[in-house]
Amino acid sequence: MGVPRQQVSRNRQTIINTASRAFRERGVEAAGVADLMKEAGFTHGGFYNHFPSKDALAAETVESTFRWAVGEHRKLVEATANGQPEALQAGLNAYLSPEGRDNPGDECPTGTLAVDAARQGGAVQAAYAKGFEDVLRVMALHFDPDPQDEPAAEKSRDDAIALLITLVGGITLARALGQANPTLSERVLAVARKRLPGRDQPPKSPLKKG
Amino acid sequence: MGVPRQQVSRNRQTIINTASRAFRERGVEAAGVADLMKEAGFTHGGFYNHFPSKDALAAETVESTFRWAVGEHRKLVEATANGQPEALQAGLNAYLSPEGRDNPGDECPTGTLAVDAARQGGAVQAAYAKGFEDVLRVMALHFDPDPQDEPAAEKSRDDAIALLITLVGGITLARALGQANPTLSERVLAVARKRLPGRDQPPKSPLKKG
DNA sequence: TGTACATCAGTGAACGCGCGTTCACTGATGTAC
DNA sequence: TGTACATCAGTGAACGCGCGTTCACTGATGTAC
Repeated sequence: MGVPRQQVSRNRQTIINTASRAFRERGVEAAGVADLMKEAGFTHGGFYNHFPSKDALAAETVESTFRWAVGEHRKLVEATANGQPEALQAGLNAYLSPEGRDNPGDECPTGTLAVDAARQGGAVQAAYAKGFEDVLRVMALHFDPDPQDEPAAEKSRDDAIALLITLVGGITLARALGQANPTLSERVLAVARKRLPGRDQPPKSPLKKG
Repeated sequence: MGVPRQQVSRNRQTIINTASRAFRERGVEAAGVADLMKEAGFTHGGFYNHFPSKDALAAETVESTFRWAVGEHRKLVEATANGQPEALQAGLNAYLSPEGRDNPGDECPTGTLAVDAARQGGAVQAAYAKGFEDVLRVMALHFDPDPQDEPAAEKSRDDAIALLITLVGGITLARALGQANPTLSERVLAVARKRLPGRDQPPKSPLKKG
């Protein structure tokens, strides 16, 4: 077989990880199979030993990227609840910063992959929707870690949705303006940071003013 | 020349209008020159009699689409200030509705073209940034039609930015979830509508609860 | 444990296809006299 | 006003190129005995 089983699955994961960055940076369509394989250190013919199609890779990559992101979010939410009250706020501020804006390949896919999900549809959109639900669940825990009834659960969920709307809207606009009007782009980030739902809110929300 | 001058400029505008819809619906990359010309009723060879490149068409189309959108926004803002207090709120609610979500070709380009601006860069991004500034200016008029000093002007501008963040974040996420999780998609729209900046706000903001 | 053989990840060249762009050609229009 | 001619928007075929995908081939690995 030429390549040990263990190495094969490592290589497969390398392709997914490479695609994960490339898709977030350039978009699913703009990142070609040959490019991805080259970046991952292979010739492009071998791609189809691992995946039946580019679409299948895209769907699995979206899944994989959200799995990572949800883990990161969980860490922040748990740290915030357990003695590091600034943890989540700091993470969100970093996301809504020029660094976060200019490094989409390192950041949460909720923003970057939204348009790809909308335009690609099918398995990619399904993976995005599942990932988004997972992100939502984790963020809702932050607003209410133990909702006592259905209305309370819905409220925390809506709070999480509002938070994600602001994050995605802010980062999307900041990236759209990035090169052409850097000043306005940073103003958008500043407004988004300042108006993050959860700020200036009473009891239930442990989010601190930063 | 085969075609009267007047018809030539009409044809040119037809191409731009066709591109405007197609770019908002499918994205700039996904809408090919041959497709556009066919949809506009021409063979694709003639494209280069009107535009030096697809990129030039894209930039001009972004410009043209924002010109239209800014006019629409101005109408709403003026109507709201002059005896139709629900006008803008109704417009925003329509944008953040399933109909608005499913008809990006009819809607404001601030959301649809943001990712194209970010990924295409160059002239397209420049045109987007200019259009965005114009939209911002009109929306700021709504929050404070006649700011008395610089801080007041900045405040109304930031209010407008916050409004656009919510609109773009809401519509982007709703479109990303559209087919895969319609229920969640509509929930996102509902939360965005409910939390639009300007709602539940004191004096300066004429936005009404809807 | 050693040998013979089937497997299949990776290679590198090739496939058809659609992309943005170019080009020779056309003929009604606009212009010059 | 009428005639001769240059212009150039639109046509339709073609260009090179990069895309996703296919394929014959390879050789170390995993398996069967």
